[in-house]
Amino acid sequence: MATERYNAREVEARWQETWNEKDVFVTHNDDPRDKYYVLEMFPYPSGRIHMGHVRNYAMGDVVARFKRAMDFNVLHPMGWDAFGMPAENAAMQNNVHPKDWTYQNIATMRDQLKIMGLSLDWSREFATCDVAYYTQQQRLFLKFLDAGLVYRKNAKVNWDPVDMTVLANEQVIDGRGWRSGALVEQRELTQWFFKISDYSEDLLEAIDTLDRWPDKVRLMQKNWIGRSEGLRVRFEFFGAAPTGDTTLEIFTTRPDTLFGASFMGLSPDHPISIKLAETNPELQSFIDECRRVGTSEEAIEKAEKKGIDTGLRVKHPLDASIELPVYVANFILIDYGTGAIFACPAHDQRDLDFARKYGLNVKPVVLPKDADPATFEIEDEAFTEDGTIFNSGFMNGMTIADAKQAVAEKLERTQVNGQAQAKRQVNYRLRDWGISRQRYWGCPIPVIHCDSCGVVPEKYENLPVKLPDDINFDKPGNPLDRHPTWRETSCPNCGKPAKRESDTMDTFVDSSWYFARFTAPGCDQPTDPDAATKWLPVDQYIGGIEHAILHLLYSRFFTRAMQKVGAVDLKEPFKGLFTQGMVTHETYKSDQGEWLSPAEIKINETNGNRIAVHADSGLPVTIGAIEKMSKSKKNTVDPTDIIETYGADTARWFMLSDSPPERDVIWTEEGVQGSWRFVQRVWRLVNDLATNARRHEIDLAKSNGKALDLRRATHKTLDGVTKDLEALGFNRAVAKLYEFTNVIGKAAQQAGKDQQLDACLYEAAECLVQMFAPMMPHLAEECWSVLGHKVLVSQAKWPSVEKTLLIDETITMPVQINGKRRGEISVPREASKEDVEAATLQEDFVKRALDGNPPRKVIVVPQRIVNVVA
RNA sequence: GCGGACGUGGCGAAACUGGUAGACGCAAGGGACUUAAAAUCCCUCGACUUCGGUCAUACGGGUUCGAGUCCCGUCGUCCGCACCA
Repeated sequence: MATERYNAREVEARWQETWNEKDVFVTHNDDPRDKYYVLEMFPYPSGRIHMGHVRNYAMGDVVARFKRAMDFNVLHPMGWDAFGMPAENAAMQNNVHPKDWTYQNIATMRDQLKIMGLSLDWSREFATCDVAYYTQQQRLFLKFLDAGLVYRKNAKVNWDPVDMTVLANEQVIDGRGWRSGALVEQRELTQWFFKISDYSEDLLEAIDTLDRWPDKVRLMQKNWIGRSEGLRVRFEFFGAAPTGDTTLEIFTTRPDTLFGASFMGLSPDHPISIKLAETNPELQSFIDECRRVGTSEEAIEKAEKKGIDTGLRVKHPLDASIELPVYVANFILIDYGTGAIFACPAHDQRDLDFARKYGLNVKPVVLPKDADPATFEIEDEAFTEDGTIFNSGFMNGMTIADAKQAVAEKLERTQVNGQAQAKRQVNYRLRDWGISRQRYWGCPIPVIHCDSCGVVPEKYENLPVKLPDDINFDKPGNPLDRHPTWRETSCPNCGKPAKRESDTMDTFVDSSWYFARFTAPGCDQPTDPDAATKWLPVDQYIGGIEHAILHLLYSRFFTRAMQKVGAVDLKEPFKGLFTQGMVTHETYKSDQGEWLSPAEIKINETNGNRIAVHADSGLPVTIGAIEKMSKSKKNTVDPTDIIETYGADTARWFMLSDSPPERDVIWTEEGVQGSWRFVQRVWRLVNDLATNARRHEIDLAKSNGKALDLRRATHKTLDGVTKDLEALGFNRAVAKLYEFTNVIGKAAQQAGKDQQLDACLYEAAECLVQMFAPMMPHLAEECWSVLGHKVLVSQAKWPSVEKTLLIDETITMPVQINGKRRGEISVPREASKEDVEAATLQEDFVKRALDGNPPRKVIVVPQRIVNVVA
């Protein structure tokens, strides 16, 4: 009875239609069952979905379908992170409106997602560029403003003087604008900020409550917030600085190394640096040079350490006879501490590099354990580890921690100009969140600039502040800024003519609350507090590791801010977090050095050597490294092509196989084909059993022999797969299902001969189908129907494990002699340690190893292992 | 530069809290079926070996009856760094 080949395209379309017709995945807020909210990070509508999306959404869909089978009321929505720069770039390059470009991309990508067969509630879909969405975001902004969580201050941006536009850090390449190639300058602009720093301590402390987050993400967030306890110390100038200051205030976390101070460092943006530069052209040009490095911390810290002596001198706070020079240095960040430091080159690498360059003093004050104080010297590497303080007067012999205490106490009591010389301070690396963007395609900031009243929030009843459609990108700069009429409005306060703010919000704002919006997507307020309370927090959030810090931290802040204004009633938005790895692929280069796509090449394998040639020309091709799929390296595979050839189930199955989900996965053609073969094999097997095994009204519990063995395998697999899916161990679940399919395949050779075995085969087949249903839902529906079910497998309850079948009466224990495996014994499961030991010593291979001597020791780990020490 | 992770056969990997290293899949080789091919099915598959074993989880040490797993150090690869999303 030849079963027809499984036709994925036809079958998948048919079941998708059925799900759609029956509204199988539409979720109701009034469903009384326990809720489960699973969410994958929503995509940016870049044009087409890529394999990374397939992997991300396949994982989320497995969770959604699995939890649904566990009888939860599952919320599994989808939307679009639709504002952002690529739409404006497309507008400039292809003369297409950002709005049209975005909505067209959404339409394409929605279709692509739909053919993946994801169990999404599409009725809740929205895009962040929908007026309805950003209206509510503007409302939230105003509420935050009322609550004191928003303010304005000056901040630096990268400025392209040729394109007359603000550049993102990624648009600055080696200090030049990506399009114009012009040297980038820094400009100060007045910008809007969210006061995330109000929550520094809370955001840090609450990390410990996020026990279903990966440890590495929690650690990264802790380091990002960067709490440090230190000392603010005021150093007295000899004379005064040109700003009139008589002291220079610095922040340090290493006051214990104060006796190792060699010089003072000012940020190029420090007020004293700027004042001095007015009369010092050399310093001015140095500051200008620093500003061309860009605003990213990476660029600043990677640059060679450089500086200029200001000529100013300060007194050492612990020894007035020591005079320290004050430098302006390029590695000091204005945003951290006070923008000024004291440098101890012996115990800080940056300070050491600087001191070596300018021939400054290097005096070690922390002595490593076992080092000789008479000969210990610093060479090219600063000593930053633990040790004992020396060369430091009253602190000599102390530990670092004690010295920090001692110096803080002393300086707190010392007076300089009537103030304490130092005070203890907790400092955070976390800075307030600047949200102003000088761009068109974003959520307009709903404020108005009035000549009389200043900056005035727009009235709630006047929302939304809509983006105008009649704009163009034929000139550089922000189209909102130069729109003929859009900025003109009247002051909500005094009614006089006034101008709208033309900055729009950072797109991270859009993605900081979308998860709350999904709980009541049509609400005429940002959230429906009842719905939000019912659904939040998100039980399982899944997305890329690249969002480990910013997006997740901003969302955590936003949730607190929303709680403050009454929009939600919780602090932490994501109870469970999973960060999946990337999809990678080999890269190929022609002999001309051009990147080639996998579709353009052919691979021949001879004697294990893989040789690539150009598919058309036959010219040689170099096989390069395996890298993250990216358009620039052309090593991408289009999910639509794969799905057309093999079907969505095969693509999903392959994305979940092999690699652990948190690790990168390599896309290979052979791997997909392996998945495809499995789909066909399951299809044949299920059809075979549906025809030959038949269901029988028989008590399965009376099974014995082969039938019992099969039942044991069924329930052990069910138990294992259930646990694996619970823990998101998709690759382990897949391996178990392969193994189980092999077991059923063997047992199926006896189908039709024995009713008891047939009944167990039927049970096995049904369990198999249900277990892979979350991963390959279309194939599962088709198989489920072939097995005679009228209800959808998507709506069936997860089968329950018979615990008694998980326990074997006899177990095999490996026997080690001196820690090396030498054989094994079979013992009853409940055998005592003594019985196991006795049985072990009876074995010939043990007797031979002992050579007539008694064992020195026998270690029995029940149900695990026996180790005989000879 | 700072911060974070990862490293096991030809390849992707498995191994629950320290207890049989390599399950499962891919690739490869051999065989069956076929006029042939595809598909399918069966077998082999870490290295060395005097066939007793020996060596193997990036490398070098350590703890332990026992280490892929714990500790110290080294090397390599990848990710994030606040205006990409």
